[in-house]
Amino acid sequence: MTVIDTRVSLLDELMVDGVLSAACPSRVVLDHISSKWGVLVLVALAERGQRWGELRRTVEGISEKMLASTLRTLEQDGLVLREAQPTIPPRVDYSLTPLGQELATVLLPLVGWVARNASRIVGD
Amino acid sequence: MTVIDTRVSLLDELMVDGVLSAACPSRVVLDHISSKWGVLVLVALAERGQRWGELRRTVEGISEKMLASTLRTLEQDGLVLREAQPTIPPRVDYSLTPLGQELATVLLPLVGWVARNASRIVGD
DNA sequence: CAGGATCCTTAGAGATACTG
DNA sequence: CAGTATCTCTAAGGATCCTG
Repeated sequence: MTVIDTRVSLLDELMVDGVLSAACPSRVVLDHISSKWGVLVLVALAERGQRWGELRRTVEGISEKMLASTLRTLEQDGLVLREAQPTIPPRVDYSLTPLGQELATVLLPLVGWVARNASRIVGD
Repeated sequence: MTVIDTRVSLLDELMVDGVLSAACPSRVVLDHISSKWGVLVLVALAERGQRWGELRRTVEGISEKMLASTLRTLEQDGLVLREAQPTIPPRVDYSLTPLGQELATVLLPLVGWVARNASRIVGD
């Protein structure tokens, strides 16, 4: 049985160190995901694809403006798929792209941990 | 062989859905972690405990003010441990608490994924 | 060395009203 | 229904100087 240093190997294997350099492009993406609403929208869509109005209700407290801009940047990042039906009234469905689902795989454990430990942290 | 819906079960098991309600305390923690510098400081400390000056250099681009306030909120959240030696000149060491290391366990995979896919996303 | 205290600037974010 | 267009404003963030 081989025991290795968990912390160091994690960083090495995950090649995380580059993030700390100012030029790393991941900083941009990190900002998008953590733009206050980014995580929540991704989590909502990870549960199931939804229409605009549904999302607005699912992600409590988000304004129309923020939902719009959040969805736009996530779509540009290739994480969210936007499908508009040219009907009247219009119907637009949002869902995660394969890339977005990949992200959800590592994002959900984080959000889950936070949700479970939030009360402990914030000390209600 | 039993096949289950990965997405739904993930959400259920992780009890992530509560995050979407406006009153959920996890939103506060989520904000702290994703406060532009929060993730980076946590990643830096996940690699190894560091002194103030080291952190300042490790997390490229962070200002003194932001490093100070980020460390303060993370300390209040119980994620970061601050150890000050009463020497002259002063020496202060920062490291992750057990809780912070737990968080790192789920945070590093996310950051790692983003780092590896950032160029694909941002489309350099 | 490790911060506090200040001042200043913007982008993020809210509210409201309007439209194809 | 699914947004866009404005307007406004706070608070995150940056730069600089100061100190035990």
